[in-house]
Amino acid sequence: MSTIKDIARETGLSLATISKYLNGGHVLDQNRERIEAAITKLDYKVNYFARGLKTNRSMTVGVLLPTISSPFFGRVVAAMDGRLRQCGYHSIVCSYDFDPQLEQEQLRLLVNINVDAIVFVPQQIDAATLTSIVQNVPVVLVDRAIPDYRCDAVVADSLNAIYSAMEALFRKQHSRIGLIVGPQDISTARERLIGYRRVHEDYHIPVDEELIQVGNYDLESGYRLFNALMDLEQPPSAVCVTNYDMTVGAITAAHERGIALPEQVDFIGFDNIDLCQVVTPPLPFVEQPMDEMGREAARIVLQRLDGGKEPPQLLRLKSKLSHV
Amino acid sequence: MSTIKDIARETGLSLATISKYLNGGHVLDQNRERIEAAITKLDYKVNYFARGLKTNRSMTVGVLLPTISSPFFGRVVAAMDGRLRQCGYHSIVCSYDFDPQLEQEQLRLLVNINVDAIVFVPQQIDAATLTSIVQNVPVVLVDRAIPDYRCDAVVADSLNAIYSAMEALFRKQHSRIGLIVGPQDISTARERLIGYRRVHEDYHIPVDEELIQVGNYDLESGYRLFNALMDLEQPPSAVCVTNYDMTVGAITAAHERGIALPEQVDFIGFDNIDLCQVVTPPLPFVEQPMDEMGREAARIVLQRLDGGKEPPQLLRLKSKLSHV
DNA sequence: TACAATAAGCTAAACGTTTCGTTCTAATCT
DNA sequence: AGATTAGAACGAAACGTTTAGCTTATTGTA
Repeated sequence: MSTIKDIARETGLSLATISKYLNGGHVLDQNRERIEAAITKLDYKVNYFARGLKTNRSMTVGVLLPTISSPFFGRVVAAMDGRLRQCGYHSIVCSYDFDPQLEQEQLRLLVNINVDAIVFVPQQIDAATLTSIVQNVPVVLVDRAIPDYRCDAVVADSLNAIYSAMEALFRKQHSRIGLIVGPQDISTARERLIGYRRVHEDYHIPVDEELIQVGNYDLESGYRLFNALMDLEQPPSAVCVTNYDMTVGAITAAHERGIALPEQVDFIGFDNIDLCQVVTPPLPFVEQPMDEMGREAARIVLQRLDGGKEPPQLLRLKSKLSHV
Repeated sequence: MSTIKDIARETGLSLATISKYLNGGHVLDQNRERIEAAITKLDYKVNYFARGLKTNRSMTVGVLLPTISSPFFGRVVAAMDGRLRQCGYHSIVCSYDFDPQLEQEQLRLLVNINVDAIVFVPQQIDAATLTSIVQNVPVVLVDRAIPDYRCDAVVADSLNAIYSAMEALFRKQHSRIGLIVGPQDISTARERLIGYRRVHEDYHIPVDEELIQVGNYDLESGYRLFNALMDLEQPPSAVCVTNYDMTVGAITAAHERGIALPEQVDFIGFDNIDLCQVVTPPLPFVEQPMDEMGREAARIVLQRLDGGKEPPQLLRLKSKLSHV
């Protein structure tokens, strides 16, 4: 591997000049050409470690997800990465596969490899542990908040999303609406349930607790809980499902029982654009603003990396209901 | 941030001794205690850049995927990461979102940040470009090979997987079997089609080209192509789908048409364990050895990182048919 | 013409580790 | 007791950059 010294020798210039060139500084045209020639000739690449050692920057943003196999997070990360890339940053992703132990370990890893900032979808970690691990690395939470932890966060407004979805169903004269919701230790899943209760209150419609089914956000629970709803003595006339995988499970269950969606049982899915659009007729679904979440996360990261000292902001982005 | 020098000062020992301790060397018990005390007191962390600069190692393996939202790759990566972690390595993931431009860029990124090895699921890149980018960083291909590129690779034996699946259907007296296969620029998708043709040859059953439907590996194409098959003048009596998302699409399409799987149309899915197991009755599916692929990829990576100079190995792992 | 201001390049120190070769200490052997 | 040796710690150089401070050359201005 050739170094900056080799380039200096080859061109007859000093280290400082080469370095200046590499970092976008101005050098004489004639020297610039010589440097560029030498770089290609010697196949020079700047040494990431040496540069990082001097500058204390890696130009890298670490992303930590509960799982790497989620279309939802995948889309958010893609949007974020695109934006960061424009500004010379790169993102690298880790996941903890829903393991609370690994959640902390991976966070430590990211800090250890000196990412300049962390974008994090938390699950179990508490405020104190997180603080002690990340020290002064900027953290932006995505999709979920952590109780009692003040920091930048970009989430979708789950409460209002469910609220509007339910309103749409109320307007169609449904009053028994099943809800398949996520684990209640996840902030946004809690909010979705709150939205469900609140809209009932506001419309003076009593909540039947049987209609609230709490799942694990996976396909199987969507399937199982849809069936559970239909097996009630008084099944709901409409069902609302609150994430991607559970939507697949619920639709499958409905199909299998020969229930026509939305004619026989009205239906609102979540996030699963592909499936909801592909079925006939297309089903309405709540679409969280994945791209916007990614872009906003990137914006906040860049702002922090730029030394921004504003107080932490909690960004609550609007979801939209595809159609009704 | 405190450095090794601060620890030296605090303990009265030399830099060399602290470094020795940090790297697992033997120091007097009494000194060990002093060092450990100082480390916690000063909250010392070794500087990743400085260490990397000296050692030329990052203890990090880069993973590059076509997309970050795939349950299949997610599982492979999880298995791999687990194994690498045991040996002190960590994996970081990037994706190129099916963009050939980004595929190269991300590869360069991984090389630039000095990952010790790269695990790569390629799509468009050609042998020459890849070689020129990765130089002497060990590369292990996963799930797919690259034409004319000799290097370590771990793939599932797609040809035989389809072969056995088809055999099972032949044995049940099906002779018109629809195939929904992936893009033919992906090596393993090609192999799946070859397997389909070969088993027909071997069983002396003519191939009706209409029954071969080429999709994009996404949900929509599974849905659309299943419908296309059913809309044929002579629809197949069985259908075989060859990846996760297309399996969802195909099952949905069948359900919608009121086709009972597998009674009315026999069916074999692919990879989608969740969905195929959840439907009633459970559907057979080809299960690629995701965990094994991950573990084997890790094993080869570790072997290379250990200086192994064996010729490149192409590992072809057996898939299994869940049941028939 | 003299002098300030600007531009370009240079020298050298620093970033925080690891490691080679050496010295010191104490234990073991004859 | 003296020679040998192993173990532990040490000193100093090196890894490949960036950058502050300085020198020199060039341009513009009074």
